[in-house]
Amino acid sequence: MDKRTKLMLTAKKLFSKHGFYGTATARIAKDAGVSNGILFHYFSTKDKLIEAMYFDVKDRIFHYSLGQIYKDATLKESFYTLWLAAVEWNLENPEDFDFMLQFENSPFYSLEIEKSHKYVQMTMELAEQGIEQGEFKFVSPLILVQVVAGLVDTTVKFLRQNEDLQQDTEYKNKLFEIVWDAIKK
Amino acid sequence: MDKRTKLMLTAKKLFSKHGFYGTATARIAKDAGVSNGILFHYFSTKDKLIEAMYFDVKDRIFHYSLGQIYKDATLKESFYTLWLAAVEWNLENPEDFDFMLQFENSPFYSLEIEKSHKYVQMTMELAEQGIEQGEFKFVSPLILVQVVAGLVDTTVKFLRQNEDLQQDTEYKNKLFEIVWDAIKK
DNA sequence: TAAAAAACCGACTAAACAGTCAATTTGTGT
DNA sequence: ACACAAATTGACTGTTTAGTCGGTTTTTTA
Repeated sequence: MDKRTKLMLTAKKLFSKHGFYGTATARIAKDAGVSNGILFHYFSTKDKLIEAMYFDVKDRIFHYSLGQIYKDATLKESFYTLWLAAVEWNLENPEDFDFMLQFENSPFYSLEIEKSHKYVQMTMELAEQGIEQGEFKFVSPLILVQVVAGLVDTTVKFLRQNEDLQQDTEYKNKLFEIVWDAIKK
Repeated sequence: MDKRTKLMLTAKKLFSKHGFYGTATARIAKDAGVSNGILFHYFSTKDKLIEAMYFDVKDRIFHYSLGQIYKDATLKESFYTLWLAAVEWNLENPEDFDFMLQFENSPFYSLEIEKSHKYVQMTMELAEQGIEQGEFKFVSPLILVQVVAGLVDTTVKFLRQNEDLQQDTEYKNKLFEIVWDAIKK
């Protein structure tokens, strides 16, 4: 594995456990088994490393989710697929999840960054569709997207505390009803 | 104002803008106009200061919300009142809101801390009531509480980006429908 | 195969950091 | 007026920090 990737993997592990500033760059390099200098060769500052990691995670979850949806799905099916994909991906990648939670609730984060990503753009389009078709509540499409994203986080946090429910498809369907009822007219 | 309070107010301002570790204790003391040593007289460590601030905010929002609810309210009215109180309080106290977001999504935070507070205990009881009466979805009361709390955050973030909607009672009622539909059976 | 470029090392630095402490002021009860 | 406790100061310390840099190895290219 190339050292850039190794650094990001190690950083993710440490950031999710000790927070951004609780994790020293020297510690990241040491745990990754590379030299101190190479970190700053690939990421000019610590903040740049954090930002790069954010876009990396967003990319990976986006491609995973994209692979799950299928043509000719109804709006509800699409949202179900996307919601479930996000929940399961986050459950399987707890360090990415914790990292993202910290990042998205830190002063680093802004609406500009959020909107810049394809993931949000795609779900925004879906939301607009649903509103036009009269299937969704007549509110800003942005808040519908943010509601779903927020409920993904809530669901993941909850399922992490209740491991026995993670395989319970029926219960997860119930949890999706929360999401669907929230946005549907 | 006593210096302990002044320290917490200044810390809140700095934490919300620069994050926990992006804010030096010396800077807090300096901006508060007190000596460095007095910070550690009142709060033995930086982490203790952060924790004290968390409980302080939770207390204040709890007492504010408590003052808003009234006897003989239906379950829906109670939830509406609590939701609106939380949304408006957070809009009026943006620094508290940003601080809490950071804290609750940091490695400091745990379910134990969350459950320890009266605010969560009270809403848990309301949720249990709603489930027993068959008015809420038949899921864990904890996730209903977490759903509502999560949607408060989502709503506040959204309304901060759309200041013109903050006074629009009709729009806010629409936003509450999202919350209510999410939890009601 | 030589030369240029990119990856890589680790010792180093200057600044920043959380927390300490001996000394001083302020407040309180008698 | 006195004594005692609590509040307050700010200089100080040892450690940790992000980031640099001169030099070395590896890879690419022509």
